[in-house]
This record gives sequence, structure tokens and C-alpha cells, in this order.
Amino acid sequence: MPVITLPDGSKREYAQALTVAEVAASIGAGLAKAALAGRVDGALVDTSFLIERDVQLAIVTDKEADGLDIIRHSTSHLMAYAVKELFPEAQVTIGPVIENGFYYDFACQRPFTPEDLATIEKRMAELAKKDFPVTREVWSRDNAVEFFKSIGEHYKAELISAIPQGEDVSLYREGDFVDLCRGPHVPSTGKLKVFKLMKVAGSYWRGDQNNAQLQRIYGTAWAKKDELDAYLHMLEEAEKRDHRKLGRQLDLFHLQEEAPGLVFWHPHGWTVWQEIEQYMRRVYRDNGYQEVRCPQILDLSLWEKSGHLAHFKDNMFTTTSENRDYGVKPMNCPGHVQIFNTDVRSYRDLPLRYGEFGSCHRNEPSGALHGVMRVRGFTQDDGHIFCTEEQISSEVIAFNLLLRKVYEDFGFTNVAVKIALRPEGRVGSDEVWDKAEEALRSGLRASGLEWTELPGEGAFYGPKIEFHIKDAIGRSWQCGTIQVDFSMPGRLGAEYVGEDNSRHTPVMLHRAILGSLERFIGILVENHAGAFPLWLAPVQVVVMNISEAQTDYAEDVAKMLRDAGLRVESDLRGEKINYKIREHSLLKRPYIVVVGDREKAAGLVALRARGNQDLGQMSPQALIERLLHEKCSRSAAV
RNA sequence: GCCCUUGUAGCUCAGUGGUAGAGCACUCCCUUGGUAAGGGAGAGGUCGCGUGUUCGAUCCACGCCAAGGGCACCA
Repeated sequence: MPVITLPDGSKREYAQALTVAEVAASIGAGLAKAALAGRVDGALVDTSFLIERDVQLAIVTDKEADGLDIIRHSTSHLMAYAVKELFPEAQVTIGPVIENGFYYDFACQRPFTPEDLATIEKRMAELAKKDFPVTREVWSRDNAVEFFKSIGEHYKAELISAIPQGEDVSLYREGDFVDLCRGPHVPSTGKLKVFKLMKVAGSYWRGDQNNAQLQRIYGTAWAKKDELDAYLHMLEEAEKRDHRKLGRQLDLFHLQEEAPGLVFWHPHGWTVWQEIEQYMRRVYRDNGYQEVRCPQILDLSLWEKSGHLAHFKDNMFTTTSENRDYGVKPMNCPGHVQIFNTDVRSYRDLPLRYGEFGSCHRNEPSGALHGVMRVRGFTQDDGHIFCTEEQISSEVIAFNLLLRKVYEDFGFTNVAVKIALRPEGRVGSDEVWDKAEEALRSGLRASGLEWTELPGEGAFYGPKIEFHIKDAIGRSWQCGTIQVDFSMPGRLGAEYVGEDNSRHTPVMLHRAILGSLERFIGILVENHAGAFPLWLAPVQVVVMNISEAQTDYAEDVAKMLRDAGLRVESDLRGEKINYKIREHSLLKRPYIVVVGDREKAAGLVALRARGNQDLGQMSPQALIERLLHEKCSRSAAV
């Protein structure tokens, strides 16, 4: 007779086998009502699961992450049910849980419109209200295939056919709807109360663009209404800090039809860029890199040799002159190798590090473009380290440290590390890949970092470590990378003379900290919602007069600040002080200096900081000291 | 590249088969005001581009371009 151990350690003995739901009911009516599923010896099961032996059991409710996932999963089935009722010709495929919600992919001739979403959502609410029991059935694989074929669900039949013969599959039934699913699901549709369909999109069957195009409907689902509201509010906030919107509002950059994926940097945006570039230039200098600059176009034969042409022909811009074909540089590495090759290098020269603010062009697919985050013309803080195999580990360790320091200076501390391993299409033998992958792992181990591994995601010439940073609203972006490359130096004829006085091929490490300047600035804009820390702010302080009588004094103050190296704007227009303050506050200027008769008479300034902070009066010298200190510390407002 | 949606003034957006409208921004005038919008006047648009249907197209149809949301891709 089963003895059930609950999460608090208490044990309950029952006279006979019983379901999770019955255990919940025996504990209390409230819990019985809240029960969405059970966790039996760590495995999630339906509330209908029959317990026949001694187990550890937890009743899963919407208070925990697993419960919410089950709600989301069941909501995706509910949506499929509604779609099948409204559009019987649609075929169902898969409908997994994702962050904050779920989606379901349908094969359907008729495209779903935004209006359809409202209709589907309404039907879902009706079906939920009917509180259909959601029941689990176990079928043999072959019967299931037969069944789905018979009801015209060919995608489902294909999915089940992939399951090994002889295995059973589970089907879930709610009302008139049956779907293949591993489960578990909520006990009845009435548990699904808080959901919203978000958008329709295209997708591919099994994620392969050679397959049929499906229609995906995304939805979000929550345990409580206020959680949904909070989520929708968060999305609104995210929209407000969209870099494309802020880029226009703050006059940082623009894009236009004639130059898809190419950025026009305006004076304010370029100021931010320059500040970052100068900072990174110091990083190069202080860490043993020599800055270089290579041609924008190179004879196609070089890209053939490097292997880039074979892999990325369709994504390269080319140009022709006097019967010669050139490739616009999509990468800086071959250029750096050319510089390396201009001299006989000794093992004593290694590691040799080159850095470049490398302007690259890649003809990205039109659908991939996204503001300044994914563009066709971009600039990498690209560096290449020529070294020996033995030096890889120490270089990886040093790079790690450096990257963290840089990210911290920009206000990013949440860094996720991933290793992308050998892809299917690659150059080099398996032994070389083994060596390269292990070199990266050992570098991370030595740095004391944790990482996750991404099989198949590496570059064609080598594995890479990727550094992803999280912005202020929790989105993750890949920025930094370091990649081991045993192939390209050999392909491009790079050599050094070793201690043994014979020639060797160096290892090449490709590395970038920011990734692309364009993307990094986009992330910075969104992370700070346009309110740049003082050292990056395009305009650091605005000086304004209250009336014409203080124009000269305001100009004097502005000059003092400018002479101290600060980026100053003065606003001496004959507008009311309220109006001017509002305008510059909306532009997120860090500091506003106001001078009226009182300040002029006393030789002082009144200081106002971003976020409605009145910092009172002070002398221009004290102001300068304060701002210079904050600027150098790179911290947010002191 | 694929699917869906969108494209009207500098920006945000209304609108109509009979060659267009608001708010903000802009220019000028009045106001010289002490910490987030003072008042008045004015200027500003080949309605993304092209072809077709029509007596007539910004509106309808088709094609193209670009953007947005996804998918696929990302050296």
C-alpha cells in the first residue's frame, strides 16, 4: 500500500493505489482545486496519474514554474482545438511552451489574419469555460499513425512515425480534440483562464526552410490576470526603449530606403561611437594589441583561398574593375594575415596581436535586417592573435578578464558564456577540432567560468566561445567572441620560425569584445533607455538662461565647461525656463545648468540632474570637478 | 530568402474613387518668464515607386522597393 512522502517530509499511507488528484483531495479541498499536475519522484505527471507504490510526491500548482509551464502547454492545445473548430482544413503540427507563453504551428492554405486571432481567442475562452476534462490515452504507435492519417493530420502522422516501432504514445483528448503529446496537461480546460494571442508569423516545418511554410500563432498565458497585465506592461516599456525609436528621438542615427541595412550616423550618435572607439583604442593599446587598418576590397582569389567564398558567396558584395573581381571585405582576418605575412616571424614574436576597427559588409538576407542590431555594413572591434598551441590557454584566460572589465565599464555584469562546437559544414580534420574545442574549454576552466555548449553552432573554421550580455529588460545579445582557428593561417600561408629553426603554422585566435559597434550601441541605447551615463552622453550638460539678462553669463559658463573638456550645449532662446527644461529632459541630458539673476550676481550656477534632481547652487569650478569626476569613474550618476 | 502586416507633412497618426487633414516639431511676431508644454500667425505633402482598371486613382488590381513581427540565415 503506497506510502507517499510530501515535499515537507511528511508521509501519508493509503490503503490502495490512488491518483495524484485523490492525494491532493485527501490533503485539502483547496489543494485539490489548485492541483494542475504532480511531480512523482521528480517526474511531472497528470493529476490522473495512478500511484501504486511508495513515492515522493509534490502537487504542482500555478505557484511554481512547472505549473505555469503546464498552463502554457495546455493553452497551446486549447488554441489548436479552437483553430480546428474554426478552420477544420488546418492541420496541427507542434505547439511547445516558450518563454512567457507558447506557440502552435499550423499547416493551412488560408493565411490567418490579426482579426482571426481575436476570433480564435474568443473561441478558446468559450472552450475553456466548458471545462472539458483533459484525458490521457495510451496508444500503440502504429494505431496512432493510422488514426492521425485517417483524420487528415499528416504532419502528426509523420511525427509519430519517427517514434520507434513498438513504443506506445500518449494522446490527450479534450472535447472533440485529440492531439499527440507527451504531457502532462491540466486536468480540465477550466484551469486555463488568463491568456492572450499575440501575433501570427511564418515558420517552417521542422525548422527547415526547404520544407513547407507553416503558420505560427504566438500566445502568452499566466496564472493570474495581474501577471498578464505586468507582462504586457513590460512589453510596452520595452517598446519605448526600442533603439530605433530612441535613435530618432535622440537624433543619433537613421536608416533609409536607399541604403537597407546601412546606418547614417548623426552628430550625437557619432559622438557616442567615438567615445566607445577611443575607449576601445586604449584597451587595444594597454593589452598588447597593435592597431592596423586593411583594404575594404580584396581580389576574390583571396576569399577563395580563405574559404569564405565557398561558404558565403551569396552573402558577399562583389565589384569588378578592369577584368578583375573583388570581394568587399566581410571579415578582417584575411587582411590581418596579409600583414603577418609581410615579414619572417619568429616564435619570439608570438603571440602577435593585431586589432582593427574593421568595417565589414555582408549581404545579409533582407528578412534578417533589424535596426542597427543586424545590418549589412558594420564595424567590428576585431582582433587576431597569432600564437602557438601552447599559448592558446593563456590568451583565452587573458581575453576573458579583459572582456569582463570592458563590459563592467559599460554597465553590463550579467554575462552568459557559451561554447559553439563543430558544425556540419566545416574545414579541418576531427583531430584538429578536438584540439581546438578542448583548448577553449581549458581556457574557460582556468578562468573559473561556467559555460553551456552549443553543438553544431561553431564557425566553419573553428569552435568559438560566445559572450552574451543581458540588457536592462532581460534580453540576451551575443557580443563578444573568441574563436580558435587552426585552418586559416595554413590556407593563407602564415608561418613562423620556431625554436627548432624550422617553419611552423601559427594558430589564429579571432576575437571581438563589443562584436559590432553598431549592435553594441543599439544595446547600450536600449539598456539605458537612451539615458547614457555621463561619459557616453552626446551632450553632457546644457546651460540655459532664465531671461536675456543672463545671456552673457550663461555663455561664459558654457565656455568654462567646454574648456574643461565637457560636451556642452547652450539654450539661450527666449523661451520660458519650464519649456526649455522639459525639452532637454526629454532628450535625457544628464545635467542642466540654469543661470538667472541670482546665480549671475553670485557667480554661481544652479544644477539639475536627470530625473528631476535639484542639486542646488555651486560654483562653476565645483561643477566642473563634479562632472569630470563622474565622467572618469564611468559610473552612473554619483 | 519565406509567411503575415504596414508605407499619407520632419515626427505620431486621421481620412476619401473627384488631386488631402490633426497634434507636435519648424519659421515669424508678442511675451523676459525661476526648474517638465505661454499666446498668435505662417510655411510645409508627386499620399513609397511603377503598370493597369477607370472620364478620373492616395484609395481598386498587379508588380517592385522598404519597414515592422516571426521563420530560416548570421564568417
